[in-house]
Amino acid sequence: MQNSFTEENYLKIIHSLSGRDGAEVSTNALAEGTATRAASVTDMLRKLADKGLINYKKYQGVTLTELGEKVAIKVIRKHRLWEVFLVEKLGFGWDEVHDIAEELEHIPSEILVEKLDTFLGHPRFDPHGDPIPDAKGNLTEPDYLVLTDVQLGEKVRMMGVLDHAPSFLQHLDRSGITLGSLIEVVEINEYDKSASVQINGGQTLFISLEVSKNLLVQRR
Amino acid sequence: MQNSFTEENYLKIIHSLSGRDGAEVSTNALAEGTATRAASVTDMLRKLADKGLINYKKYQGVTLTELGEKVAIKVIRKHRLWEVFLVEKLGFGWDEVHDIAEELEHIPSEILVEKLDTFLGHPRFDPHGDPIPDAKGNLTEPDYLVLTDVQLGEKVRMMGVLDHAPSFLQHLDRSGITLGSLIEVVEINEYDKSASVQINGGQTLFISLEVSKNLLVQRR
DNA sequence: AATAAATTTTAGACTCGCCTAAATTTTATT
DNA sequence: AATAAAATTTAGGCGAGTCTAAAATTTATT
Ligand SMILES: [Mn+2]
Ligand SMILES: [Mn+2]
Ligand SMILES: [Mn+2]
Ligand SMILES: [Mn+2]
Repeated sequence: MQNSFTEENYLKIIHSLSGRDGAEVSTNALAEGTATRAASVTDMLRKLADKGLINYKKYQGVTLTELGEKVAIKVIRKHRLWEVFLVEKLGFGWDEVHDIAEELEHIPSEILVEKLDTFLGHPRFDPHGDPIPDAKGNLTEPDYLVLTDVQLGEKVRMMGVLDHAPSFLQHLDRSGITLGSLIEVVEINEYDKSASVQINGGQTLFISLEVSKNLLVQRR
Repeated sequence: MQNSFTEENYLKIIHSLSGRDGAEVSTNALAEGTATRAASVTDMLRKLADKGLINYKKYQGVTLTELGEKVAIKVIRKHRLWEVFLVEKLGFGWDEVHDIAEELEHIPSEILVEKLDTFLGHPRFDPHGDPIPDAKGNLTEPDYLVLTDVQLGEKVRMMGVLDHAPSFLQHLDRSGITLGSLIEVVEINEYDKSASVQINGGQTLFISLEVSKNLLVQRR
């Protein structure tokens, strides 16, 4: 039995909202994430539960079953591989690929995914720094920290983003911050938690808390 | 207003059944082509007519409007470009790509198509020899002939296939006939119209009428 | 603990694409 | 021209996925 686009999208969102600890996801959170009404979410949850893809008890929120997790990770793998394709091969910007990948991720065909993966050289990360699950379904989230957790004077490397919105990514582009950039925190303003950072040992840049909260970085 | 997968598939099939002369297509032919019932076709025809994509008068059959033709050709362009991608870049066989392209052809995004086209080097023909419409929507069908129309002793070049079924394409693979092969008709059996042909000046091959009817070739 | 607020589910309805069975229209045959 | 056959449309219905409004349940506040 095949899963529909809609079902796959639900599974992906449950996975993402559930976090690494597999916490329960609320109906309202899903309504928000799928841009539908809570009543529609409830309908879909009953269906996903019937298919054995989620654990669902009324009013209790949901978690993915083993099967649901497997399906979700497959979709995520496809999404991120297609994003790599779009950026690396077709020359799209990292701010342009999300919506297109949102469609491509639902193309069935295991062979297609594996051939694409090979064609791309088995990339480990997508253009936003997100890890790509391997063919067996293993997904290991590297434990990056958010830039707000970095102390004054520390040097870190930019590894990913939490916000994938084009506007945010374009803002980073204009600021000259890309994946791999070296970031040194040279000043933190106590009042609004804004900061000054030096990028790649060169230009110094002013960064708002909003931006800091969405930058994933790695120490050393 | 966007067109659904289903609507796009109908337009594509109408285009194909309508032929180069834009002849009327019957409800039953469409039921056959879409693997649905005639009643369902009628429903869809009313919708496509309301959207201005087809000319439809009850009991009279349908033709594409200018707009419908434009949309159909866009889908065909995408289908064929994706097929080129699958064969040229991912290493699929020409017998494996149709169903996947049938899905990929519905991914929206004009930019995607154009970037894909550029990436592929603006191919003129797909892996089955079918012409790829250009970005402006011009589609020129080369006038090939079917192998059954070739006289004894003539040498022709294999340019395409009418049947796209994997089983037929695999049969050609086993026979050593590919796009561009030189075919010389060395014998025609009057009784069943089967033929013997010489491929690329080498191996001589026995070919049934069924095969001949599905091979597109070009003189000289 | 009682009440208010927030969350979630149920009830009933809608569109889309499809179905079967019956009615209508066109085309072919006598 | 009448009748039979084939093609097409209409009528009525179904599942998927969505909606609004109302009811039920859980959580927060008094
Ligand atoms: Mn999606
Ligand atoms: Mn991404
Ligand atoms: Mn299709
Ligand atoms: Mn083709």
